Amino acid sequence: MAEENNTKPSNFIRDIIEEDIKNNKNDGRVHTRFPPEPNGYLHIGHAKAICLDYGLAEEYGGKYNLRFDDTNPVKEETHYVEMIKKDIRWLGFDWEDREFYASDYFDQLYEFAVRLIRDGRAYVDDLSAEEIKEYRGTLTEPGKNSPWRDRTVEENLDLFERMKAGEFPDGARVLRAKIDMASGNLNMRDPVMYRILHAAHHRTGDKWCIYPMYDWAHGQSDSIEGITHSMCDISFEDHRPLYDWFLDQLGIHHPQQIEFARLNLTYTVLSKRKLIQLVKGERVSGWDDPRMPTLSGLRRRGYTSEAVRCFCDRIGAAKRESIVDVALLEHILRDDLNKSAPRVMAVLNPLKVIIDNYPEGKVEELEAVNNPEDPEAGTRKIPFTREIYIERDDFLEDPPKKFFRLSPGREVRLKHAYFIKCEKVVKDDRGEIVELHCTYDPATKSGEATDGRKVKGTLHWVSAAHAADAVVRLYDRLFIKENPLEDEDFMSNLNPDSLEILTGCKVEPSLSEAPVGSRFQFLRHGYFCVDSTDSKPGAPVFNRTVGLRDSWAKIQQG
RNA sequence: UGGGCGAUCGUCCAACGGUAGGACAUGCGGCUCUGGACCGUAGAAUCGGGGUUCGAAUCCCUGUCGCCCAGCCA
Repeated sequence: MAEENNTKPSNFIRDIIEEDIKNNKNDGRVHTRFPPEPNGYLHIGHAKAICLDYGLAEEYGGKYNLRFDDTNPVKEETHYVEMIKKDIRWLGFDWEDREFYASDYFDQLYEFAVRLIRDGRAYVDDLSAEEIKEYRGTLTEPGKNSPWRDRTVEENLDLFERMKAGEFPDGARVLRAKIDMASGNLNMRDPVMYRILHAAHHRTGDKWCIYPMYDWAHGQSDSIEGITHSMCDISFEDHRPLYDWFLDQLGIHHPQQIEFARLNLTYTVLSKRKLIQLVKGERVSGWDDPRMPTLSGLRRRGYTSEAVRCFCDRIGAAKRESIVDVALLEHILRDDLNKSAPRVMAVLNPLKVIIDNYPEGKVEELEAVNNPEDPEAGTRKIPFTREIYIERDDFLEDPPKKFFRLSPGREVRLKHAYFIKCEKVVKDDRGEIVELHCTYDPATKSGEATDGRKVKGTLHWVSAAHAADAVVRLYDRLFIKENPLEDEDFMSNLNPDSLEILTGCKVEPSLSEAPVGSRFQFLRHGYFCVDSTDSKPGAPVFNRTVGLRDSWAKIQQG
């Protein structure tokens, strides 16, 4: 698609991989993984991670795995794994048969833990959660050793076994790594490896009542799968010493963890915790609300996966925190849609126009180009009659300077049809314009005047008798501030006008049966797609994906 | 006197001791049967201070600013 010259910018991760290949590290293999927790939907920030994980593997002829990080049964659901898989497939990635779950490794992880206990590197702690917190110390003061830290290997083995057997209630004991309670890195102050959780797991059912913590599960899972480069976001940077420690203690294959900055986008929030608040608080219609930055939301909004991927390539990868201008995403989207979306005419806010000198009852089938950017797209016929609808905004009784559209006495072109001139304005009792009377020039058929005279404006229109009714939903940014998080209560920055629903819109007749998900450019408006859940044949619902660039709007503002 | 990370146009990313470059955004012009697309053009940056070097965004020292970490979440 759009990708200008398909030379992706270099980045520090690519540098590391190339260096590793050069040094024949891991026998020159590149094997990555994307490790989502099935506790929510994927958003465009995840797309960045996926494109990095999977894109880099593809680029260097390697493999990539999908691994669900399902170590916390109380938050995770099968529904989320299905949706996550759907979204990744939509992006166009195929993990083949390498679909794994951290829970696949629970037995192995348990074995590893026993090994660490035997080596005197892990112990069962009876301290309560609150006590562990107290013993941990603070950011500036060292922690204290737990009184249970020096239990014998035998006692630890026995207790750990009984933890697994379900002898103790939730929270009674944990297994901790024995590292250094005085470390400046809090992650190294004897981190918890296992906690007791008598909860059913979406895959392992009731088999386990102890569950591994992220730090304990993640690196070992990477190792088991033979991962070479394990990318994650920078918040895990100070977990890397622990990641390395576990692997070194065990003496098993040691992948390299590499951290990059997560994506931030202007006028939106990208954190599962915040997004779930929007969903649960019913500020949006669901995870796939077209205003959501989730992949399912973007898809329903009409985004193409190509545009999302191209965006991820274009923003690059670095370690510094940043906020990408959503205008870049929209630019890439338009660029893609401009080449592929068929043009059609849709009148969102109709104003009736009667062409007085056009024969009553006559119907002309005019030829219209489907996509000027794509000759292959061909042409179609559209009906023209005496009564048509134009956009209310395209008429002004008292036009300002630079207004090129219709006004009394002025002539404009009807796209693909004739020049018309406004002769009379009809108003109701309240002074509201109800209809316009115009005349047309038969010598301007298909939009060109034989005498060479020019018009400044070209309007879109639909034949009143033939038009189909449609509902059109105009979406705008979800938040009013570039950075909605700059205020304590980000919800207060929600854009009250993020959705405007228009009914009684008039569209070309063929659009009435347009298939769900199909995308169009509504001439002079923007790109729209048929909504996947609310649209019905004969009663179409269109979502505005993104508007056209609007220089007229800029002139008006300035 | 806890630990870690980061700082380049308004924004995002490059430049790996050798002319600071691209994209988005913005301004101006052109073209146009979409006030779209397209074409052209302009302005716009190396956090501060020292040092090394023929030469520093890059190496060294120092300062400043920003972010992350005290879940039995990931």
